[in-house]
Formats: sequence, structure tokens, C-alpha cells
Amino acid sequence: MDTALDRAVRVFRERGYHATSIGDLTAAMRLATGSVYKAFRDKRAVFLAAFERYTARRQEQTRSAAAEGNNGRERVRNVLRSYVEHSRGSEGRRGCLVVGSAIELSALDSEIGARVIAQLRSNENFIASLIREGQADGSIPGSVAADDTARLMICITQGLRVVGKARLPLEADRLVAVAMKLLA
Amino acid sequence: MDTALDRAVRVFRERGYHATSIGDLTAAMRLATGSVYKAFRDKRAVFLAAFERYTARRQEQTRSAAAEGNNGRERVRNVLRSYVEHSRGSEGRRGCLVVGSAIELSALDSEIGARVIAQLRSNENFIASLIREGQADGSIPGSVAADDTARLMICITQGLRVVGKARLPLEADRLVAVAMKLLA
DNA sequence: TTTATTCGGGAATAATCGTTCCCTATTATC
DNA sequence: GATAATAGGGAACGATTATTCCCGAATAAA
Repeated sequence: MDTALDRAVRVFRERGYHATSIGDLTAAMRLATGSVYKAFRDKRAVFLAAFERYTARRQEQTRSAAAEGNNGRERVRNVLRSYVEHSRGSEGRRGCLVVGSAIELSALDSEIGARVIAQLRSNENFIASLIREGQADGSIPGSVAADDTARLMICITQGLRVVGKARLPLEADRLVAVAMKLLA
Repeated sequence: MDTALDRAVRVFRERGYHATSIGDLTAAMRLATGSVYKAFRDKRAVFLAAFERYTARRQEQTRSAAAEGNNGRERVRNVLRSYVEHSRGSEGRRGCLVVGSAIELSALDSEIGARVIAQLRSNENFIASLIREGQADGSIPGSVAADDTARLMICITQGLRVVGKARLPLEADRLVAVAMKLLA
């Protein structure tokens, strides 16, 4: 079932919620219609489960990327780099469920809207905490406004997903180098 | 007819393409079904016209915002500020047709995908030209990488639309101040 | 005044959608 | 070994969708 849900994640990422029919879903999950409705109440429930699964995986990916840095500054850099890499190429073309939900659903479904906000806030808090770590270990100047910078970095990461989905090429080294000026 | 198209823009911005039914469209445009199909070939044609109208208006809005600056640096700042203002509050909640098209349609409709890319590139080139103006007039250091910075700023603007649609509050002064560090 | 013609309106249509229902294996229980 | 329970599959259903067709009013032409 988990592997079927992974396939659902993939379809929703590629086609979005509304453009994904039950037929698309069953084909991707390799399950019959009845089986899907035995496991989930309705299409929305499949999406919610897929969203949950996607965000959990993404969370551990960025946490583990951060963990490889030796100080706050390096950890922020690694998070940014990880985001660029996931927004690039075929993976980027696949899209992000958080961005997709924000654009397509948050205005129409308040519960999904709340989950999107929660996810954004969680990521923002994580980045802000990394910045403060850097200020404590001396790798980031104390003059940096941690909260505001974190919020702008969230905008950068979400914007990367949009641009990557649109298939504009993203050069990781250059973009990260420019973005790191925000920690000067 | 132009006023009807403006209303179509509004619905598509709020609900996206797939979640907007012909019924939603006729109600918003205050036109009957037959009248819509007399003016446009199909729903997609309405969307294309709405997209065109939206991008034209947005383009003049950001150009005129830029024009009020006295040097390159101020013009970039004005563009960023304009983007934050349009991404904030009720206007931000309404959403952006470029971001919406990128997320919902660019993978499914190559012509719309091409228009999204063209729009992003146009905005990026405009920002890059403002940066170069600033370097010429001395308000921006020559060490700034114009193209890379412009691309990152496009990510910021698109990300602002995502975050604004999700209803996270955006503080214009603070965000713009942080972003301007990219021109240091 | 009468006759075309245009324009907006809305019912009818055909396709597609999400959902439900029922059937058939397969596994577990007694 | 017989039976109950479960899981999966797919046809059938009703609702909704985009689209087409035709009607009536208003305007222009004769």
C-alpha cells in the first residue's frame, strides 16, 4: 500500500489535484477503482495521504541535508542547495505537492490550506533556527534578521519549485552563491 | 467584452483553470453559455485570452513601478516592493495567473508552458537590465552578477505569490530590505 | 412595414467524472 | 474440510462537465 501511495504522490505532483482523474490514479497505483475506494474514503482522502507522505519524506531530506554542515552557515547553504537540486531537471519538472496545494487548493479547501501553512511555517522555523545556530557559532553575523531572512528564503525555495516546474534551467552553484549573500 | 474578460481573469486567478467550470465562468462574466462560446472557441481560448490580458496589465504595473526610481538600485527596489504588495493581503490571495499556469498547466499544455517561460524570461531580463543600469549609474556594485541575481529575484517574486496565496503574512519593508542585500 | 442579420440566452447533448455496488478469489476461523 | 471474512477487481450509476444547437429579441436593410 505504501508503494501504491508513492505512485499516487507522483501522479498528483505531475498533474495536480483536479487534472488527476480516478482513472489516472488507478492506473498509476496499479489498483482497481474499488480497491482505491476500499482503502480511502474518496479522492480527496488519497490526496491528503499523499500530501502527508510527501511532506514527511521532504522533511527528512532537508533535515539530513542540513545535518551534513559543520556550522550554521553551512547548514543553511546545504538546505538551499538541496532545494535547488530538487527543483531542477526531471525531479523539478515533477513538481512539489506543497506548492501545488497552495496554488490549486488552499483557497478552495481550508483544511488543506491549513496544512500548507503549517508546512511552510515548519520549514521557515527550521531555517530560522539554523540561522540562529550560525549566529551562536559565529559563522553568521548577529546583524542578520533571522526571522525575516528565513521568510525570504522560504519565498526563494517555493519560487524555485515554480521556476523549475516551468522548466527554466537552474544553476545550483550560482544561485546558492547569490542567495548566501543574505547571510552577510 | 473587455470587462467580461477582466472578470474571467479574476475567476481563473482565484480558482485556477481546472476548478473553474463553464458555469463559474458565465456567472462571473455575466454572460450566457452560448455567448461565451460565440466569443471564444472553448474554455482554453478564454483562459489564453485572460492570460494575455493579465500579463499585459502586470507588465505595465511593474514597469511603471520601476520608472519611479531615480537610479538602478531604486528601480530594482521598487519592482521588488511592487511584487510584495501584489502578493500580500486580498490581492495576493487572489493569486497570479503566471504561477497558476506554471503549476497547473505547463506540464500538460506545451503552448501555455511556452508562454509561461516567455513571461518569466521577460521579467528576468527586465530585472537584469535594471541591475545593469544600476551598475552603470554607480548605485549597484559592479561585482554583482546581474543574470544570476535576476534569476534568483524571479524565484523570489514567484515564491512571494505562492506564499501570499497560502495566506502567510508578508511584511513589505522587512522583506524588501533583506532582499536588497543581494545587490551589495 | 417587412425582411435579413446579428447577438445574447439557455435548454439539450455527449462525454467524463467521482462514487457505489457487486462479484470473485484468497485467506483466516471454526 | 466447511464457512466466514477480507481484499481486490471492474461494471454500473448518477452527477457534473464542456460543448452544441436552436430560439427570441433587437437592430439594420430593403
